[in-house]
Amino acid sequence: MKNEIATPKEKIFQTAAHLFYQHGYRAIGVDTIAAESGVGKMTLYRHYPSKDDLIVAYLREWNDIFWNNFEQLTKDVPTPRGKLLAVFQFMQEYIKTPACYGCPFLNVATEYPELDYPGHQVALEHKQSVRARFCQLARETGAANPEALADQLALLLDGAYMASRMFGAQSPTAHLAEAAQILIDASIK
Amino acid sequence: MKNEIATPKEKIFQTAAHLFYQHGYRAIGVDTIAAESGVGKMTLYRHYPSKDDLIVAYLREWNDIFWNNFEQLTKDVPTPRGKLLAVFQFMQEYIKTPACYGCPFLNVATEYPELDYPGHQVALEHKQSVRARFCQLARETGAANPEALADQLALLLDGAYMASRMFGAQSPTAHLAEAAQILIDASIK
DNA sequence: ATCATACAATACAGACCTGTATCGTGTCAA
DNA sequence: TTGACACGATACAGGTCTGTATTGTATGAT
Repeated sequence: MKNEIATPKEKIFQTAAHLFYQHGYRAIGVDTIAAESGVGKMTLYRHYPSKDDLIVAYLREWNDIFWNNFEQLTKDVPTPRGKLLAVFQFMQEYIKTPACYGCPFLNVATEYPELDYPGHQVALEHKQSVRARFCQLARETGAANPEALADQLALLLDGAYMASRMFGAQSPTAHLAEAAQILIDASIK
Repeated sequence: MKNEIATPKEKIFQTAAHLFYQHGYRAIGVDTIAAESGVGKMTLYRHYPSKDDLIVAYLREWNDIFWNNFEQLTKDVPTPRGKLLAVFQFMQEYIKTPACYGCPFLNVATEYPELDYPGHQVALEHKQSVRARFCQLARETGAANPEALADQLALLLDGAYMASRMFGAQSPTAHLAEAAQILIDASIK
């Protein structure tokens, strides 16, 4: 660790991350981010040449956190089936958390539907990598059609994220992990 | 039918519906809607006192279309299980259509996350009514836990909508109906 | 014929947006 | 001590947003 106090860049990033996630990308302006993080506007533009760069940086960081969390959750589970279930059990808990505001990648794809928007591109890569990881685990589990199972699990995951955005903390996702288990076991046959 | 030509109000509505659905609510301004539909701006504000009113009107209209379509799809299917499957089979096809830009209700909830925003309220009511209808059909099918099945099917549905918004026409939802069938049959037991 | 009304077009007010320019201050290294 | 530099604060440019005001025209009812 280099320092105990947060650098301006770190303060900008943390503030932006929080505001983007909670309120959306279009609803939050750079003035708000600068003011809320207590730094000058020019300092923000020195570290991030444009708002889109800041959005992309946030999405890349969330992607890293996602995969760190994913490996952390699954590394002590012996079977691939158990790994998949562990992910969905975690998600079922996380969705209920007041800190959950849906999925940053689904959110950015909704707010910027053009496929070539930089943030949308990062989101696409993320979702494709999730599908690939699901597919790998499905294959290891012995699924008859690993791609089909991976797609189905991805549908469940994204549906759960959106339930959180739609309903808030009272989202009806108490049976998410159960649904994942049913689909997995039906695929093994 | 009163008239063959579209009234200004109808032109405004159709244009707004198309633009909101494709590009998002925040991305489209009232100037664009007025210009694109070939009416004056004041005419728009005479029929819809604010942009939010226009958004709400659009969402209510889509809700009506959704339920008309729902009943149309299911009215000739004898069993409740068949009705549920018919809905998901239709959705699987619709998602692939270039005319699909996700779910207007999920989109508005993402762009306006505050639960008390008027458009978000309409979206909440819609999603709750979908869940209620799924639950009714699940009960008629003889599901052990109708609420659980309804929630799981709703997760699939919303996940499929978001796959469309994320991936466009190449969304990986070829196994949506199959997933619904597996969850339904597992629930009947 | 007259008068109310719906309409298109346009200008405008006030707010907000992204991104730049400017100025003064503090810090750290040579 | 001096000079480079990161920083905060603030003003600004140019654009876009929602919503209102204004003006002229056309239509349709009385």
